Amino acid sequence: MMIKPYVRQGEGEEAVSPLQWMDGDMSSPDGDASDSSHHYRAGGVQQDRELGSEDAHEEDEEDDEEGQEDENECKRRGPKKKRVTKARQERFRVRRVKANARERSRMHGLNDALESLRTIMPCHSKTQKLSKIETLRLARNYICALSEALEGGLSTESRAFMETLCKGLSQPTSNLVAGCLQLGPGSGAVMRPEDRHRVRAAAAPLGGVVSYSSPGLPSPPYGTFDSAHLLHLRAMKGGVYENHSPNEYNAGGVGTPPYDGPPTPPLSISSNLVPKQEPSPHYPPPHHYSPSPVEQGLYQTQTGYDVHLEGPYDSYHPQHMPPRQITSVYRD
DNA sequence: TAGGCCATCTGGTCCT
DNA sequence: AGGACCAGATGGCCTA
Repeated sequence: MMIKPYVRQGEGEEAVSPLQWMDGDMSSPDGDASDSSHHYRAGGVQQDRELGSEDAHEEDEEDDEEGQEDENECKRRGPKKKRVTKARQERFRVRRVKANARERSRMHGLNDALESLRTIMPCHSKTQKLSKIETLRLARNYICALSEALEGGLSTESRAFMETLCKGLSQPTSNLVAGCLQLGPGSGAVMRPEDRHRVRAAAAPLGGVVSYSSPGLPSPPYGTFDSAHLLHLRAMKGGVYENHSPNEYNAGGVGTPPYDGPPTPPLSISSNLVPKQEPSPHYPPPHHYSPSPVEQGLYQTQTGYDVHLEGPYDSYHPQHMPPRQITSVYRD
């Protein structure tokens, strides 16, 4: 079964309401409409429920009795049930179809807005699309991190900046962020240039101190980096959480965030790295001998970032080798 | 194969 | 009455 392609409203096929199926011979729609037959099934169940109270009950008697009074019904107590005429059923069907189209359009608009949000994320990637929830979380973290950069002089190249960005994110997303920000001094791919410009411009009139020449990140223990743990320590010491509103983190006097998402697992830089098959333009292959990309320490993240790792590598026994350290990150 | 993510349909509620 | 918004339900796709 093929899933119905993402069809914009007005771009193609007309949505078919479950009612159209129900109105028919109860056979699932064929042709294009069968692509989402599960929806008809799902809708059909709900449609039974919907019509069950009055419409479906009276469906049998509606046609010939339209306009006539049922004596038995007159004697019934309670509000008089509306008769289900074909016209009424048709009105309902049309209303439902229109409502479905509106809802689709609304969700498409929501998705468009989400997509535009994705594009301004600090680690926007064409190859690894952030999920909706991760996009929202990262956006929230990004705003917090930039606010801290403006207010407190937090370096955008500092570990704290990355910790703030990674707060509450899933491991793949944390790896994505790490792949973009995991740099030492002089690496040059920490922050999007336009964002640097924005921060600088915003900080200038405020007298904000925005440092881009921080000592840089200490070489992380390659493979594991428990940002959640560090964040927690910072919070206990009055770290990054101080900038947040009291009711956000201190509700109930606990001092811990009400929701940090799932516990951030240890950040594994390596888990998101795959051997880079093609030589990076930044690393033209030597003419004589060309060691494998892995041997060269070249990896490509799923986000399109090229990572260079420093240290020896034994392709036959990689598990016995000491962890190599990320020395530079390039973007394709 | 389980779980995450997603698109879609649907009925309820609120508002104009 | 009709539209916007929301949450629940459902099933397909993808990946670890």
